[in-house]
Amino acid sequence: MPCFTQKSYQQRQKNKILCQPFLYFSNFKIYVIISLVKKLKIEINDNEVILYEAEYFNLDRTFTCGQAFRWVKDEYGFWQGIVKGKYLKAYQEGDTITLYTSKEDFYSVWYNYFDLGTNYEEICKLLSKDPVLNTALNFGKGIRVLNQEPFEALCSFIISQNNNIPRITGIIERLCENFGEKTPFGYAFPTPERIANSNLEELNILRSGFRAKYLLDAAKKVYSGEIDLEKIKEQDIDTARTELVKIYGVGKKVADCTMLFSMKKKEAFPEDVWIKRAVKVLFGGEFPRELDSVKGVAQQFLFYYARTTKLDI
DNA sequence: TGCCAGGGAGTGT
DNA sequence: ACACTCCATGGC
Repeated sequence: MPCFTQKSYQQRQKNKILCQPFLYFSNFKIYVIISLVKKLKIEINDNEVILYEAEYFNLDRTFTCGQAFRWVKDEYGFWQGIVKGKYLKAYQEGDTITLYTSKEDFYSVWYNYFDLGTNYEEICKLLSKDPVLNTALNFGKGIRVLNQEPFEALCSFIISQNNNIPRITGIIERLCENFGEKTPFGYAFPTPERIANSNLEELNILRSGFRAKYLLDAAKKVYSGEIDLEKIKEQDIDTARTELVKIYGVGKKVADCTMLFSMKKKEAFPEDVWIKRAVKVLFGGEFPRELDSVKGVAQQFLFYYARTTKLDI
């Protein structure tokens, strides 16, 4: 049985705050609409943050739907991972998620990482107007599109090309163990500098095949500043894509994955074999245009649905 | 054994 | 624009 820190009910109530992520929109209409939907309740304690009524946040699906490769679940059901050198342990029971983290790290790292400022109920309600998407949304309910570190996402999806998920995970694990900084809880993802200062021979240990030269070029271009991921993050999607594909081995698919999973670009729509199949089989070849602004979110639900069911229902 | 896996580069039409 | 091959490696 997982052992939670015991806190009194009164203390929990005292610390409880309501999260109002859309309050900064001055537009009255938007605020009213958002106010009608259920808000995520966030409780801040000394060494843990608890999310209540997290109906649109499922840890298992979010971590296993194919967007991130480094989270592991231990035998007690605790998810563990390292982002920006910060370690997190997380546990979910029903609609309640406990993040074992300080308040400072929660707001500086995890709030953005888990995309808690975005209202998924709104997005999902919009997407579910399409009957096909509605099926995929129910199937993968609770998936959130993470905001990972851009360099990690870039490398992860370079490694992903023409590859399968178990092997992608293995290569990334070896990348971290051999080139990442050791922390008391595991290895951090390597810096661009560390990889840029390696060579193809040293990268052999990854057993990443033809992708090693792509990784090396990505690291060198990021380390030298020729590719500025933070700047690209602020650019519009077409400008950003044009920059990213300058990296050897990065095409539209990898560029769009990088933008969707680490740059908050929810209009990015990575088309892999599964999505191509899904769009062909389920939509007759074209994805609904009116959903363009959040089609990246739809993409992740579709990917999870298609890959899990093999589309043979 | 042969085929496939969250693609992309290189070449040719 | 589109078709085709090759690229490393491992699981089935």
